[in-house]
Amino acid sequence: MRTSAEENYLKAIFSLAEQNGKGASTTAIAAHLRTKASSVTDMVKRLNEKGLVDHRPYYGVSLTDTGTQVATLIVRKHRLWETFLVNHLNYRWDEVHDLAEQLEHIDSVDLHDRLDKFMDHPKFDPHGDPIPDREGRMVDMAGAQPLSEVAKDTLVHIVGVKDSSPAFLKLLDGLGLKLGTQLTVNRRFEYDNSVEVSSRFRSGLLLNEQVSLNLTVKAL
Amino acid sequence: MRTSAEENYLKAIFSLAEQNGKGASTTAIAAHLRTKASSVTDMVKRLNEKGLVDHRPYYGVSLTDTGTQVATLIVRKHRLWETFLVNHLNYRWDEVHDLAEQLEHIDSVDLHDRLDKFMDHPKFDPHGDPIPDREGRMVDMAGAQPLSEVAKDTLVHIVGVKDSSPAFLKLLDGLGLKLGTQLTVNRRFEYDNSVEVSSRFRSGLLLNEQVSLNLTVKAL
DNA sequence: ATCATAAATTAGACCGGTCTAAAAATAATC
DNA sequence: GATTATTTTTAGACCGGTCTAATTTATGAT
Repeated sequence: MRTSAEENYLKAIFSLAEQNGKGASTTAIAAHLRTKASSVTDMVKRLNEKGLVDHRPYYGVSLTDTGTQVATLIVRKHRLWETFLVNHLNYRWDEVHDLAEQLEHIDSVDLHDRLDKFMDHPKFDPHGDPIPDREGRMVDMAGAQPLSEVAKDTLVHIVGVKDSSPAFLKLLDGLGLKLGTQLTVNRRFEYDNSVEVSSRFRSGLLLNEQVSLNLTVKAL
Repeated sequence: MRTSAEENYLKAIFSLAEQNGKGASTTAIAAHLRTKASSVTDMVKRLNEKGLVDHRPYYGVSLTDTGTQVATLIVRKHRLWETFLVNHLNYRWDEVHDLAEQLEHIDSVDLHDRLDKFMDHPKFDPHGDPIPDREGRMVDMAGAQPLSEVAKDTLVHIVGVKDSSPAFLKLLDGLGLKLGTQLTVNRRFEYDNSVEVSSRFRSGLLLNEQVSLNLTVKAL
């Protein structure tokens, strides 16, 4: 039996590893889960005993193969539910995260396979993140990069958001930016790393570094 | 914050009260939840402190008004999910109970209102049980009675099952009996309280008392 | 190399929920 | 009414998960 708490740790370690490449530090995990480092140490010990993580004290935590597999299937569930909530229950993309955090712990592979089929095997969730299939495979995001790294005058379109917080998503909504929106970088300002972009509907839109780092785009 | 364990106790007390009319005994609750009487005593004490149940030691446990309200909304969630699983994910009616037991603890009134709307406000779940609306109201089942009480030569149709266990439901499937099936009681045998019924597709079907007690029907 | 600082771990406590074993209260039987 | 059987409650333990406080380990600055 796996508990929700364990699953949340696995997911946190998974997503920290995805970002940093390296093993996740105790403090990083604690920050990510809004918990205390001592709690992390405890839980990591348990997960290690279950063969789900490797842990070299003071060096970091990483998922084992089975740990990665488990984490990927939780991510699958999370993204399937987000997709369902947005596409079928008319939630907005900034409303679904917390609900999906609950739903992702439902223990049934079959249910999620059926949900997947019901939605016709969607490849991406509402934030542009790829949905792993039942074997954990997902489309690779080669060619995707943060808007902050796009060269001047390149035509791109938005394929994802790195930050799925309601605040960020509402900001994008307010600027008329959503998945699929086509953008061109007009100018880049060294002063604060802000960029000026134009879309079909709006030109001369100034985006600060925080925004451009969190917008994932792909050349067209 | 309410926990899943608390919710399961409330639901158990609710359904025991529904059957027996009276307050639920400690042992009955324990049996229903496959737990121990001492655990029930503990939990009942906590629920009482939260104002969800009344408890006269050695006399029984009953839900307060707020307790009833909470329990009803859990039942609502359970039945909405069962309906969704059967009607949209193609589950059979004997497969959905355990999944719904998990899903009913999802904490969001809004999600369930949307699910309700998505399905066009169904009035009954796949077992014929009425689905409470967001205010806890449900259609009353006046006129419904167990098949065991139906007089000879009365035309009735199946509107529900009292026992939703997979075993019983599979038995019904095997006999070609489902919600809506029209039946007439041909004969009643005093020896073992079995009844012989006829449907459009099958005549002279002998049902034992256990079955006829658990089949809810309504005159036509 | 030493010392201060930061990160990680351990020790010990608490809470919710469960259990077993024992005690207390009620009901049933003679 | 006294005794037995049953139900319920209490007492005490354990587990998973969390916390604070104290300790240990590693790192960075001088």
